[in-house]
Amino acid sequence: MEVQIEESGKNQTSPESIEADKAKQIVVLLIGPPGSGKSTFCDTAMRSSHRPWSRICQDIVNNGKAGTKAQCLKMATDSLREGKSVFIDRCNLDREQRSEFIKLGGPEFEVHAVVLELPAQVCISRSVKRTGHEGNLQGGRAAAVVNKMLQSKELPKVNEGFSRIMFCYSDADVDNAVNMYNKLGPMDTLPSGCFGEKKLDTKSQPGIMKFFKKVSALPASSSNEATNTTRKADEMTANVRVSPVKLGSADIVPTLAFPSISTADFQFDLEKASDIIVEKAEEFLSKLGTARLVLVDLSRGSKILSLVKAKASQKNIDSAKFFTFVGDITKLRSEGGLHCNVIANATNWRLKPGGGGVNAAIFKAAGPDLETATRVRANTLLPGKAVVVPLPSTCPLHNAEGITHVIHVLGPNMNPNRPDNLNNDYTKGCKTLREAYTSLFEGFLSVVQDQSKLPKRSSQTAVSDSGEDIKEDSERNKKYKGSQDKAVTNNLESESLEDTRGSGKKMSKGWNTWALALHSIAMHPERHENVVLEYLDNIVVINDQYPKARKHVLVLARQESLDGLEDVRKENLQLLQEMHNVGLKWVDRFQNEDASLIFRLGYHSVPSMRQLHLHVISQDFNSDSLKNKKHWNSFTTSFFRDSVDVLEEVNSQGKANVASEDLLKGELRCNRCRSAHPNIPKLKSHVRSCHSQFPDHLLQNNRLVARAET
DNA sequence: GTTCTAGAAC
DNA sequence: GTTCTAGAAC
Repeated sequence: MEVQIEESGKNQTSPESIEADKAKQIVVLLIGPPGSGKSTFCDTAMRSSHRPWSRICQDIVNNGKAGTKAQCLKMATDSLREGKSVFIDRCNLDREQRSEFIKLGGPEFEVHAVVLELPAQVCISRSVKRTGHEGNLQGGRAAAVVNKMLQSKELPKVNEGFSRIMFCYSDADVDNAVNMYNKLGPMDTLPSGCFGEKKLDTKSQPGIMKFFKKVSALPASSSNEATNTTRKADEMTANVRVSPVKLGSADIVPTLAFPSISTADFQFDLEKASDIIVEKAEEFLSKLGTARLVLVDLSRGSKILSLVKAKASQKNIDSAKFFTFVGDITKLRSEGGLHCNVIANATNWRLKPGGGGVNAAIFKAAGPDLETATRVRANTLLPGKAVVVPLPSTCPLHNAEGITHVIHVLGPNMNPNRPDNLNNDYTKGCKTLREAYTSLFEGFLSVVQDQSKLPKRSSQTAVSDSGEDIKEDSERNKKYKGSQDKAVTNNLESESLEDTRGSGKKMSKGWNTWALALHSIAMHPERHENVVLEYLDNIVVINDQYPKARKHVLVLARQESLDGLEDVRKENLQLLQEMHNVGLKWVDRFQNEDASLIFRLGYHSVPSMRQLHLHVISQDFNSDSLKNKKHWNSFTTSFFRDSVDVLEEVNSQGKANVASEDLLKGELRCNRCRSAHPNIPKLKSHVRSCHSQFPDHLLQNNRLVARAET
């Protein structure tokens, strides 16, 4: 990046603290015809903002007179160098007009677009009416100009290099967007992605909701069903006014960039490959939370990109979460402005550099570090398999591009001149390619989950080696001191931590570090965007990190000192009811996808993790994470307290009954027919095929939630 | 020899 | 909560 931030001469600060203090600057391209309100947007957003801004307006860039694009670029560069974020106030209606400004982005600067898509009539009439407009576009001529410009308009896409795009279709949307930028402090960032776009796409975009609090101001329970775009815009408006976005500057949307596997040198059929890519991407998006998948190809005219793009849009896949991108996979951030924390490498069976194509490029860009780190994990790879390799912080790809992991993946080979040629056997080929994408996406999922598990450090912590870093963190956590969560939250938390060690009714239970994760998510859902499905004022919904059934989510209470069922009292009744309702809403959502799923909602009598959480779990128990007797018995014996019963008990007797932990050690019985089984594998194999009716007790009182048969 | 569990460590 | 692994069970 050619632009450097100059510090004044008497600079005593260490490199670490420069890094920590430095705000991520933003280049915001306003996109809209004359009269769409770009200048007003900038003025309002900049008014008493805590972030230094510069407005670059082509109408006045030349000493108060209209200037050129080049002058705008120069002024933008200068402002960025001075540490300011910039608004590019010019029409920027087509891709070409925008491209040079997008190139300003890079490791230090991210580029956003705000699209002012107001009705043409509104823009024209504003242009016509106004007097004294800086560009002197007024009077009747304006109508013709605006119309002409709108004809050649091209809406921006993330793959042009924007990290964030926001579409505004109404004054309310504009107010929203203005407000967001106005409230943005020097150290804050806005979530990446595409927001508010009106398209054929009718899928909901749950990712949006969780960035905003105060959802209770909305007709909450139905919010994600049948989401139409007007609705989406309304939600954002309602929310942002109440509470501005505030995210740590370190947050980025976890993103996997991957090349098309097997379609280059391995000569796999493009049609078949594109079907598989889209199928697998769709399958994994639901598991990935807000994380994104990006198919990358070097060439603009790439056939595989256009096939995938067309098929994804046909299937209405959320284009903010899965999209295609033209660029060099080793330079996505520095050259393309797209920050991906994980990249996939279509490798060879030896996991060695060379062979040309993506594999050679990635090994070359990463330097010897990648080979060393790879050797630790594996020496060879079978077709269909993947291996996740963390990149050391010394690696150039980590430094310059922000890539923390490379996932090597080996696809099937259809090229007779390469090893393991499948001889055109596409039955086998497709199977292996599917397997390859599954392994790849699963690898990515594990990275995302791991990263969300690690507590984020406060910005003062300066450690060069990432390995040491983690060690230090866990040491610190062991001693219950210095974790960021505590530093930021109120005293309640540190008090209760102390309390766990002393005497008294609550203090009998000392929580291990691992048991605090839910509490941390409940108190700071915005720090855990990867796992959070939804959050409201007093409730957070997350995917269970180790689901014990096909669908398994947790509804967390966002209240201090409600650690588990034992703490629940009558004053919590309303909260319990809300948790139950939110749980039912998710059941409904899951049953919309698969009507055969049957759910139970309930609490563990004695939870392993701190923070009251309601399990919403499908009764198939079909999951690799269900591994032992405790897992099974905690959901299928009376240790599991149905939410409906808890509600009733709290209401009538002021607290809930809890069962003994001894139940967890009992024999393994089928949850349907109650037959006993000697071990977990045999039990699981029985459960897979048992279709008996559920026990009578569960059929009563809505303990089981099933779709009525039609 | 392999499968599976239980308990320690994290 | 999970992971790891020794040793029991088969």
